[in-house]
Amino acid sequence: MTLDTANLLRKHGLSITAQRLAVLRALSRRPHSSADAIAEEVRAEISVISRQAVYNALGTMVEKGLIRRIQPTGSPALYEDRVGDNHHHAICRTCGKTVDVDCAKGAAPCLTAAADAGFQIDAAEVIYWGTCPACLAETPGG
Amino acid sequence: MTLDTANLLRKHGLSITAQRLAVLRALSRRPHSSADAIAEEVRAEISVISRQAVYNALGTMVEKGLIRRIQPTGSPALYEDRVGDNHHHAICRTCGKTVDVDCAKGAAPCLTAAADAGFQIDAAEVIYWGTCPACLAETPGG
DNA sequence: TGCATTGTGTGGACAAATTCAATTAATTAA
DNA sequence: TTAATTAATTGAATTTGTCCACACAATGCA
Repeated sequence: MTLDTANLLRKHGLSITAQRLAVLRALSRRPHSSADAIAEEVRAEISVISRQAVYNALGTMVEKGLIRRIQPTGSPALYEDRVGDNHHHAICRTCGKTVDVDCAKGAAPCLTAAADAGFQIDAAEVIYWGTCPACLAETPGG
Repeated sequence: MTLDTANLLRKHGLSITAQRLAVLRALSRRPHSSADAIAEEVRAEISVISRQAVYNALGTMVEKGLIRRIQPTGSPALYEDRVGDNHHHAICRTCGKTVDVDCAKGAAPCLTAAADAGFQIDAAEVIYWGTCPACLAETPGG
């Protein structure tokens, strides 16, 4: 597995560092994590990493397309290592839990309308807001 | 027009203040503005407003449904006064220009998939990322 | 219109998230 | 192994947004 992540970095022309590998592994263990959460997760594995190194690694890897960043309203940015498929996210307003939502259609919806505005669209970002099953269960009458 | 905005506030049980009126007007002149941009726009009209008053007014009005907040990745929150219709946004990666995109369908897409995860969805937020016509024109081969 | 109540604005401090800059350390290529 | 490149560390600055306490303005009622 370590080889996989290392190769992943190499394939994108990034040099291989303990920090980047650890960030990738942390992300794979806990997708939808904030930079801060990743820093903690990484520290559990390799003891120390600077905050800057985390932002650095995340930023570079987002740029190279290894990982993806999502930014829900009122929350720090979240990162995930699942890329390349057109999936979206559902976030619970109560507990903040974030889950992947597969998009049934390959093509994004309403794309025609966007095209009408003359935009050349390369990605559609969809966030569904609601209440997760667990929080629904705790809400009387929910 | 001042009457309109005043009535809008009154209708939602908010008291009418110069700051709120100015924020509403600023928003109507420049939709998709950040809190900071709105503060500047307001200052051009009524000279002074505190940052807090801007956030206050925006927060209250979002809560009451008079305006809407959108939070694109890597940008401060943007506000707009167009509410009640299920429209989305396209943002230019190059210049940051944000335009409204009407949604052809009343129901949000992929909702079934989200429902499968057991979530009770109350809103879908869609952002299309791409290149606007102006930036397309400036990009050779674009 | 005048007064009391309630709500809002102001200004400054504060906090979180992220970025910048300079130095040091690690990685890569020769 | 060594030089050159690239990344990590440290610490401070910036950006974005919030909290607090006091002054002020808006609203409702007489």
